[in-house]
Amino acid sequence: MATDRRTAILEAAARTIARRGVRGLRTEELAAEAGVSTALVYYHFKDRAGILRHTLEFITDRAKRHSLARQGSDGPMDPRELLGTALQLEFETLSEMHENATTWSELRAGAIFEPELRGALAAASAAWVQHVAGLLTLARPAASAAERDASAERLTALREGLSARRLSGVLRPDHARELLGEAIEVELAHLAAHARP
Amino acid sequence: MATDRRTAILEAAARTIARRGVRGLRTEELAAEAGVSTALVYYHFKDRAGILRHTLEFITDRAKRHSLARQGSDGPMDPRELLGTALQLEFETLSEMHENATTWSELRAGAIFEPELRGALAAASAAWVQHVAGLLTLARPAASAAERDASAERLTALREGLSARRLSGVLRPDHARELLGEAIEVELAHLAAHARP
DNA sequence: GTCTATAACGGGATAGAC
DNA sequence: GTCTATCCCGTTATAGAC
Repeated sequence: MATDRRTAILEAAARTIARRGVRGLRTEELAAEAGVSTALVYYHFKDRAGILRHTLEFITDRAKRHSLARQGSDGPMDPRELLGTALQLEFETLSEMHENATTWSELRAGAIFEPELRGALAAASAAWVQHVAGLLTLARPAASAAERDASAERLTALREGLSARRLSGVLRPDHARELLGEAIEVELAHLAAHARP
Repeated sequence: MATDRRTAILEAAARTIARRGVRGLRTEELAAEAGVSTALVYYHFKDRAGILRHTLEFITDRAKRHSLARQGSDGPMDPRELLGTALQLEFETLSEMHENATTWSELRAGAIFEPELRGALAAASAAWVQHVAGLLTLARPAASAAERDASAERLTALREGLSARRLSGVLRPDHARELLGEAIEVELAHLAAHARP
């Protein structure tokens, strides 16, 4: 995979951002990681902001592929299990997903002051909320769509909050995972209690 | 207030970080905002990391003061209301709290790659969790302490996740507020359902 | 404690050859 | 498309006077 240089640069960008952060991303280091010259990076991505924007798209796609692959591989799963794996994928030791989480968190923080990142960020967020809302529909078909959407927003936002704490060393991974698992149960109970007659 | 230069620099740092982010913080701009020379900034805080570390402590103290002042001013309040105000303070238009939220979010993101910030960050996080757990004790005295602690961790982490989304323009403030309000209700219901006999 | 002036450097970005 | 070489600007941090 990644025979073409352009993809190699994007993969290297995700790795480098995960290791050094957006602020710590040096074009030279990125180029070295990808095994190309700095000039080629600028040839493909115009400038620093372009690198960041395309990396955000790249990791979003990659995370989606992982999530779908997981869903398909182990045969049909219980909706509750699907929710757990979808939301907790990034807490796994699998390095690519850890990379994704770090890069994601960094780019989100970066978007506060770099408005050109916001479009991609909003789209990616909406996709995740929708995905989780879909799984909630499988688990709680009797609940109202509005309630499920709200639950999906809370669960995905909570995941991001827990992820930030874990990445900054405030929370241990297993505890983050546990809290998120409980949150899924709490939200499922909430939706069951408010199901339409 | 802030007759001494040192405090003036810290206030200016919070304002400047809120406007430009940690990444966008320039010593020169910070000094201008505080009305002092760049050399004085370095005299008081040694280096860039020192500025960040002391600013983190400064805004943590300031947020705590605001929260306590709010609790005391309007007479005794319902625990549920106290929870709402404690967690939602930062979503208010009050500029100082908006400053706090932005700076907080920025420093949290920065701590991932600047380990010297982690100590202050962990302490501040723990203080918030404890504060919310205390309010939950007032509201749900029959629940187990462990369950209340877990709820407090989820609520504070959710607040941080929602705050990050809001700051990056993905979520409107009133919607963030609404989701957090519902989360408080959901957690209170959960604690009521699992109360000790 | 506080200033002015400046050293020192990192790193983004490009020119031009192949 | 890809490289080598380099320009040049912004930023951190300090020296030294008051």
